[in-house]
Amino acid sequence: MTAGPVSLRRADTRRNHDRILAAAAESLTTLGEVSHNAIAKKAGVGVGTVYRHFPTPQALILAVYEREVRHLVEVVPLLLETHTPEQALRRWTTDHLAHYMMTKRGLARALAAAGRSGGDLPTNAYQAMVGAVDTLLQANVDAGTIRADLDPQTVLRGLGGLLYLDPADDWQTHAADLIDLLWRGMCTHR
Amino acid sequence: MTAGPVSLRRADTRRNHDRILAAAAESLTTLGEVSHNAIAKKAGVGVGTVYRHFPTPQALILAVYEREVRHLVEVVPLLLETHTPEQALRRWTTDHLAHYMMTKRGLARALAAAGRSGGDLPTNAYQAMVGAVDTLLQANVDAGTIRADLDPQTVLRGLGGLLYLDPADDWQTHAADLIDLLWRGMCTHR
Amino acid sequence: MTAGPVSLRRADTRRNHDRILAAAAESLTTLGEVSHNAIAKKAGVGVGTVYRHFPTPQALILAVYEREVRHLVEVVPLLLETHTPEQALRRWTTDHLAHYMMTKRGLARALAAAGRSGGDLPTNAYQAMVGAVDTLLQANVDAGTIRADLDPQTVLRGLGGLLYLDPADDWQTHAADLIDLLWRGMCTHR
Amino acid sequence: MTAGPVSLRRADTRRNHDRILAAAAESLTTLGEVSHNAIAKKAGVGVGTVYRHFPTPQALILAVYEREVRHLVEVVPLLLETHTPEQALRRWTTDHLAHYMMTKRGLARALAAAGRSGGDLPTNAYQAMVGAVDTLLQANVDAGTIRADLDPQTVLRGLGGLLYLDPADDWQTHAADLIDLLWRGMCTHR
DNA sequence: CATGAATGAGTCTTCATTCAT
DNA sequence: AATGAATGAAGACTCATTCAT
Repeated sequence: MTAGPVSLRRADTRRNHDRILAAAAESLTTLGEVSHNAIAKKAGVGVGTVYRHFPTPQALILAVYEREVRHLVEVVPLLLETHTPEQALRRWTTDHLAHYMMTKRGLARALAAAGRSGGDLPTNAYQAMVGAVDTLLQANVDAGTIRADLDPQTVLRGLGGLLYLDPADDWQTHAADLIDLLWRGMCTHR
Repeated sequence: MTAGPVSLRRADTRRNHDRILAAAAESLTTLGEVSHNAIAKKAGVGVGTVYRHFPTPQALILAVYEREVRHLVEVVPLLLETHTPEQALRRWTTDHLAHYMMTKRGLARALAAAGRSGGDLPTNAYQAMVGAVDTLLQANVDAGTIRADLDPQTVLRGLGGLLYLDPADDWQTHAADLIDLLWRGMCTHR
Repeated sequence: MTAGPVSLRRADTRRNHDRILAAAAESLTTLGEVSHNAIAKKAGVGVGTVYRHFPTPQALILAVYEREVRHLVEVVPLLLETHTPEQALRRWTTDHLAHYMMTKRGLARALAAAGRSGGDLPTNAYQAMVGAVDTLLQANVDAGTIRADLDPQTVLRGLGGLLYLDPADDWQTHAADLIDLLWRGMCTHR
Repeated sequence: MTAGPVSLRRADTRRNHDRILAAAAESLTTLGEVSHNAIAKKAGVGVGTVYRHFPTPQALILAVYEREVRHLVEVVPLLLETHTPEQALRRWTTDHLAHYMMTKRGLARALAAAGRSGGDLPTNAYQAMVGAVDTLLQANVDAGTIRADLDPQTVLRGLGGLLYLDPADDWQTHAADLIDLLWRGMCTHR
């Protein structure tokens, strides 16, 4: 009833929320699926708690994706501040897209359904991704490095190949090779 | 001990095999998963029969993929006979790859794991795909339409984006756009 | 995080455990086999609950046997306090061994494999039985009623015949007859 | 239609019968259970053939047991011709009963139910066993080696302990010890 | 708010039996 | 008489969800 205990409770609750989210993210990355039970065990909380925070599997998945996507979107301005437009685009794809999504089958599947009505990646998250790519493309267009008639969605689809990288392999090279192929395709010089 | 006119039986059995395979293919395409029970119902045979023909989910999946992949590989020579190398490559991707794989999440997931040791698309099936792409690339290299230093695996990864097309959308255009982007990247002219 | 009054839950859980055990014991006695499904129904709990408490058939069987064996072992001292050594041995076999094991095919089978490495009656349970017999024999040796060179395992094997009694028959007599035959064999007088 | 082929057919059929029986015997010995399917594979014939020869599991089990029991009964006169009554009894139990039944859980279970109405060892087979024991006992009574008031059923039950021997162990000694204990119990001298 | 035991519908898998050839 | 593929009911097991504490 007093303020103290309540805020502590709040803090506790918040901490649970984060722990669950972290566990879910890992689960989605590793197994490509989320089970309230599994998440609960991994996060060290009761199943009921997971249900309270995220009533449905959907809610769990979305929360994870939103976090991932937010990161990808937020990093764009930083990259553009500290790199040339071309480098910004390359690093975003190799360091962030590839790094965060590579093994994430779960996200892959969600991305696959993106834009679709019943898609499980919410439209706005997908739009956010498209927006991020658009920003990077625009910067390059302004710098004259690539042509101006590129659709960010098309580019994003091309980057989808990153999801097929094998984490066991030396994916760094493979990612770079793929980006390179796409970059050449985007180059303005005829 | 008596052999009896087994050939008729054989024919029946064979027909069952095919029906099951067809059902499994559709199931894999639609739902991205195979359940012996569901397949049995769809194929109009008993569960036991499905288990007899394909003891494990793996066996079922592999059988389906091999069929799909075989088609993709076999069509390449035909395309090269009747089209220019460039058209052959474009049509192969838009008409066959996109058409057969687009909505096939199951294959997508398998392709994702390809090349990996524990991947569920058998290495030789993956190799067959790479081989098909290689043949198409080679024909183009010989025709002088694209660079000679392209790794078919990289190109195949780039085509992976086809799997993100939305069947509800006008994917034809989207596919063509993606191929176009890649084609520009492959073009020999610097 | 809050612990809450868990003790009540515990009591409930404990009760379930016991109910399941009882049902399993009866099932093992009656049918000589345990099915999680059948046990669940008999115990009035969900299947999942049975699986939670005893993940495997093995676990179920062992739990039952341990209970039975414990009883047989614990009753020995009581019998020796209130009866002559000879009567104690006779009653143990007729009243307890015969009564508890007679129809228990499951235990019979387990006993058959006893001492064997892969036996399903755990070695220590078997040892406990041997120990019980040994105690009874020792008391009689001390009383001079039987010879001193008897191996309790041999005697236990002889008592194995109790398992062949037919509950429908007047097994009381048959049991007594068998014990009598064995007792004569154990008697010290030449 | 001609005599020749028919007799060949007959011979074939007979051979199948024997093969199935042999397979069933081994299966019963090893696993303690008979499955028409398993027997068919082991015997190298079709399932249908096994069903033709032995329509029910019962029929299969009985056929096996009858063979085993017949052997045990038939060997008695031979033993009595070539050994003293005491030796005949000892050898019958150690060499034949123990040897043929020891590991045979299937038979053990059947024997356990013997005499009972629903027992799976047919009454006459059980009676045959009792008869065999009776013959051996009678010979010994006549020779004055054992008491005259022994019930062969009681003795047979005592021998049931043979079924608990561990084939991995040195059961020879254990069997001899058990027989010895029983023999002492049967001895006439008080 | 948190807990985690309980639930039982749903799914997977086996295997005894049939029957067309 | 022999064959063995087909069948599908029966049984084993999982796991998403609830709810009493």
